Amino acid sequence: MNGAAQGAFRALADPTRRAILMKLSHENLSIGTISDQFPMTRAAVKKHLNILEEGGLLSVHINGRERINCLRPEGIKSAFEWIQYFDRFWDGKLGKLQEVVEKEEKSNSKEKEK
Amino acid sequence: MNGAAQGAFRALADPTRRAILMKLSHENLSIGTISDQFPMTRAAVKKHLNILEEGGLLSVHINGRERINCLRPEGIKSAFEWIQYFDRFWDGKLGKLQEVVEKEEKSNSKEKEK
DNA sequence: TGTTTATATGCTCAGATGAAAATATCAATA
DNA sequence: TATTGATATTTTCATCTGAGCATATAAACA
Repeated sequence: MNGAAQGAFRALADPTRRAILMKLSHENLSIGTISDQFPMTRAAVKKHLNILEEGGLLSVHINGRERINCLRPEGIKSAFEWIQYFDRFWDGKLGKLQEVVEKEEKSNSKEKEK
Repeated sequence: MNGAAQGAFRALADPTRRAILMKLSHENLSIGTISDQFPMTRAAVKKHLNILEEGGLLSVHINGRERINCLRPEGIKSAFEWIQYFDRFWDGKLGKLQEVVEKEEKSNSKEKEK
């Protein structure tokens, strides 16, 4: 669970790759169509697609001489689930973080616990 | 909105940094305490902390000669929200992706629609 | 039919460039 | 002195390009 997320997070770190994922969320595209929309060579785009594929974020469907790149939502979900762990800090469910912080800071000079 | 996510995604790409965030979700820690738990030097941990701070994922609260590193959930949320766009593909809300893919592949040799 | 020839599409490799990760060492601060 | 920050340096990794090669389709010719 944790290991699978690494490939996804690595893939998501690059803005070009995130833009590719956005495009693929609208329609499945060949590498030629994709590379036309980015200011870089096909080879560079291909490397991004490889990293996305290694991360499990897209799959390739071969059709004749065309290779159609398709979004693989499950791969993105693995990163989503990792981040989701922190949603306890957003909705006020466990929003005492700030208090704890400030309490620590002020009481730290008084006493040292544990 | 999109620009802010870059710093967060960059920070989340490294497993050490994600582990640090996990530790900070339990308690606020100084760099000394953190670096004791990782097989690298304090300087290396410090750089990770800097990147986390640049990405807005943690904040530093100075307390005497100690600097307490605190989780900043809002920073993580920016990445979360970007990924959340794709949740339409998980819950079956718009889960026709697979169909479209396969239909494309097979009907591509027959006809070209839109 | 069958076989070239051309074109479109895409992959892979070697290499240049720059960024990131980690270390060792020195400086700053309470 | 103890804790932390900052800098210079090395090593590793990421990104991108250019050139060359491979394959599928389509057209041209026997």
